[in-house]
Amino acid sequence: MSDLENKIKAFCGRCKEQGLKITPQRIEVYKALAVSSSHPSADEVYEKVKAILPNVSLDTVNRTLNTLSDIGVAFVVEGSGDVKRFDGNLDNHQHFKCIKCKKIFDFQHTPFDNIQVPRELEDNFRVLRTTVYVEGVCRMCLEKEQN
Amino acid sequence: MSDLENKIKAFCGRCKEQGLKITPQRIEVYKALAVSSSHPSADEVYEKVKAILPNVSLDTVNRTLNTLSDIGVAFVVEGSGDVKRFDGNLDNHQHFKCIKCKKIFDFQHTPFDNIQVPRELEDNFRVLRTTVYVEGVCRMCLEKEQN
DNA sequence: TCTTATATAGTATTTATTATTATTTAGCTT
DNA sequence: AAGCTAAATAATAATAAATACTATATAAGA
Repeated sequence: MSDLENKIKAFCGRCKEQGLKITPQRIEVYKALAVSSSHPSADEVYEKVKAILPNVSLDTVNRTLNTLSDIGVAFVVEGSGDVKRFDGNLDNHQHFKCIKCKKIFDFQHTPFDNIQVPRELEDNFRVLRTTVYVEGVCRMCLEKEQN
Repeated sequence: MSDLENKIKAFCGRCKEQGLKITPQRIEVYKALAVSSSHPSADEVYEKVKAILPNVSLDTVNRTLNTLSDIGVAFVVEGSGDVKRFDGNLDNHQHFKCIKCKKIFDFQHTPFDNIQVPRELEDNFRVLRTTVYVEGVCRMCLEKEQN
């Protein structure tokens, strides 16, 4: 069995676990993402899926992609999808982002200040900034969750 | 002299260096960002500036914020402002983003796979994901630049 | 096969960001 | 200090992304 077929089978299992129906749209969205290595946007996935299911809607693709990240078979590339935010603090610091309220919290951790990127990266790219980016749920949202 | 006044003076110097005119709008946008610790969006900065310059336009605020990042007195919070991108690769890996073409490149560097976040972060937040995020210019865009 | 809750298509909104153009102004020049 | 000019701004329009709404269709358990 091919690697992709295995992945699809695992995906279907995950859907059942979560009480989600297995629809052709879901399968195709998942497939499009699984075979891609280019971190596609909803629109790019939409175009691929449309080749197979010509009257799929963009809304379905969007919803499905969000579902995939909710059940942990995909994730949203760090920061993307959020409105552009600016930071005037030029001191060395790192960001924690709450995935619920989208707030960004600063934190300072000396070992992260001078992270060394691998040599091959320096060789092939002009590196301008390196940060450790942490994602999760903030205290306020955790407390809301419990009520 | 207050810390803010010093910062503004430094900012004006930076503008002159770069051949940029010192306008009230620029000063106010810079001030709004410099006193904030909440990583504001263009809209949030716009609201603050409007309190002082009532008929400033959102476009000016946007342009000015971009200018501030161009001259290095501010920066865009990692990833934000980009369309939502999805990743179906669940294996441990990191992202490099080209600030010119916005493409995201994967890279693998074992020391980054199990980055330990500081204890106080674990205590106050539910940490879900930690990545090292590198920003810069990719080879293709570097080559374009030279032509 | 029948039933029902879930998912979808199609459309409409909302919101973010950039582009356009006429007007204004910072700051050099004299 | 007054005038000049390129740069910056305000106001508006256009584009694009993401979500919301509602009627219809369908997956999957009974």
